[in-house]
Amino acid sequence: MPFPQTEAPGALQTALLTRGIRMTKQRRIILGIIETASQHLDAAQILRKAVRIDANINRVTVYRTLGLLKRHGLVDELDLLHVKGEGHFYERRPQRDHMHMTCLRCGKVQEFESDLFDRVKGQVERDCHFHILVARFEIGGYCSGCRK
Amino acid sequence: MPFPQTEAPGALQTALLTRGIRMTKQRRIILGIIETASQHLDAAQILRKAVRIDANINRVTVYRTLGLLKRHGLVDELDLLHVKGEGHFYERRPQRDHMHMTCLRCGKVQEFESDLFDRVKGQVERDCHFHILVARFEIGGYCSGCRK
DNA sequence: CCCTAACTTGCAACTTTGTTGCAAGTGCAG
DNA sequence: CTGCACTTGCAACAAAGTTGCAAGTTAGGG
Repeated sequence: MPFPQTEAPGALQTALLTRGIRMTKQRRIILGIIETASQHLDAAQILRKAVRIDANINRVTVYRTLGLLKRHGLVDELDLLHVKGEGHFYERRPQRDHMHMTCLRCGKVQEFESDLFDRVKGQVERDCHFHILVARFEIGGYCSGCRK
Repeated sequence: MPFPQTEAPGALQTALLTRGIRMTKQRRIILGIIETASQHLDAAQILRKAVRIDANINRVTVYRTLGLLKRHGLVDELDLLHVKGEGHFYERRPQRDHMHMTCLRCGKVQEFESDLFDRVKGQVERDCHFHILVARFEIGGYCSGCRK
């Protein structure tokens, strides 16, 4: 489950408006769904939730809005090691990067922040002269419940 | 580019035979391509190379062989942050995990091993009681050449 | 408050990537 | 050499995402 977001609700909407991007009924609905999600959603799940709010929202609009958010660095795209299929999952870009651990048996996704993780990124920037814009650390294995 | 493999050529084939898996002409060709690749290949690239060796090799066989190798933990599947499209890239599972840094401008992929990376995994295993089977660390940004 | 240009949407058709059922072919243990 | 389980190729399918275009909507300037 994503970490609780500390910013005010509507932060994604605000971020887009600040960038001079036009706000529409459809976008407001999709942004709201992403902001209030209690778990990582894929495009199909976002569409299903959106349709319950406004039956006319189209699949294409969901993809286009996700593309917009990605281009602006406002969401991260995960694949969670394809444990649940070929699609992608989305989460608001967090203040601080974290890892995702997906259980290969039960499918549960845990998140984990770590200073060591931040330090690896620092090392890559320094030692490889690489300017990091996105860092995705995805782990698969057995969670504490399934491991026994 | 993948790290040079220190094992003898044919190691993938040997690994499958040891597991009692039947060897076919098609599998030998596909394994050879993966073993001698100088960069990460996706399914379509593997198929193209395979067809040059034996014109009858089928797309489906490539996917099934990749699935077999994945199930046996002999290759890792990467998406390199989808900088080059929606597909997946494959590499022989290395002795030691490494990160992949994909340049968002020129598309070049660098690899990097790090003690800190190994230590993060140790931390996850201990602190989260999570038994790691796969760890994928993918970074996107600008490489030293494109950064200036 | 209204006009208008620029942007956004929905639709349908399409592309790409990967999967499946099945008949025919093949590897390999005995 | 033989048999049978395993593998292949084919064709059809499925899932995920993209594109062109006509119609609809947003928001800034007058």
